[in-house]
Amino acid sequence: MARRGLTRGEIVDATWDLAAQRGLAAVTMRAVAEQLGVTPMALYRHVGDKQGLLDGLVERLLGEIPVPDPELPWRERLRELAAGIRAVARAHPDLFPLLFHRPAVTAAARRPRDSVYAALREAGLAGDDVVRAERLLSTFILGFAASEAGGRFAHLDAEAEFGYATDAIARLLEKD
Amino acid sequence: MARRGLTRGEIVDATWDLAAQRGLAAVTMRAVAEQLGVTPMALYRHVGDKQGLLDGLVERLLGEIPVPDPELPWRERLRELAAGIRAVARAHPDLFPLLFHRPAVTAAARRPRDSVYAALREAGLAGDDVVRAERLLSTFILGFAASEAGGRFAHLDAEAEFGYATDAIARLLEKD
DNA sequence: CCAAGAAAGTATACAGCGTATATATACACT
DNA sequence: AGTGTATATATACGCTGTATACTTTCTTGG
Repeated sequence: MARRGLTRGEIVDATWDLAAQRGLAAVTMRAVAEQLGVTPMALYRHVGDKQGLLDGLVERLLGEIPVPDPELPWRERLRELAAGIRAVARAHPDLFPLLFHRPAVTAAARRPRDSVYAALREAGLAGDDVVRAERLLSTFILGFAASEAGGRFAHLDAEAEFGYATDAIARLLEKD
Repeated sequence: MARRGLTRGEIVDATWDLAAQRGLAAVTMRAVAEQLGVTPMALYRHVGDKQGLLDGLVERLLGEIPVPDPELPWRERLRELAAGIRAVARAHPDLFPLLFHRPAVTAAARRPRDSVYAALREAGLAGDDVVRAERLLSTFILGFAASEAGGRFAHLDAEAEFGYATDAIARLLEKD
């Protein structure tokens, strides 16, 4: 039984479902293949290897981040973006740290990043400052979300913590 | 051949060396055991399981962070601490993300944290603000170091990036 | 002083992993 | 209709963490 139209997208979909339901540890070539009714080795043609499978997961993860309505005021947009990222991290706590292992320059990473760029320009930043501020923001929010999802904050009130931090950082943007 | 004085510390030492030389992927129960001239199963009595071994690595990682001289001005102390954390991340890029997976309340995590507390109090903060600011700082620096070590920044000039970010955050501390 | 029990390390084994290699099958095209 | 090529399969290998059962050594109470 060959030639059944297996695609990379289909494979990543199955992987995503598996990870969402049984966790990252349950994501094995064999398990993904079984979910698709296919031999493990069939996946290799489409995703290269296991790392390629995980790359697909990272794309999906970035795709899950909701891009806020451009009509909203920039401050509100940044807040929604940050909240969206945290929500993604909490929904997929074991997948989330994968974001640290891939460069932030893939196509999938562009959508949310461009949204931040636009917001920062409206906030009055220009040139390199936009790029740098975005990196500062994204690095902080990634660290925060990873800490929260990974359990580094233990039983802390992450919500209050987050409010404190974002208020502090927001003050920064007003100065420049 | 029983009873040869194997200790948890000795095991974690060997694990640390192995990870430093051949990477986290090379850290297997078998490899660690071999390095100690011991059967793999001998480790289990002392470290519980593989996760216990990794916990030992996290302790060592935190222990590697140099605590700056208390005589220095607070600003300089924070800068040295941050630089130390980045250096640890770069020296052990694959171990570093493990920090996100353990609560920041272990004994090993206390040394650097207390150092930040002291610096922040000298900077004029008090009460809850000290705790919150520390968390903001440590979250950012962890995210930054993990991004740098994990390759999320790709080929960026991390040094310049870091300078920009720390200057911005330092401005925050002056206001409060 | 020595037997008994606890403690530490060993031996063996198992299920599951990623994936290299070789093979069979079904389609597209001349 | 036949042939080449893309696609999925079959099989197998070395590796992983660790459960279980065993042996050896040290400690300790009569």
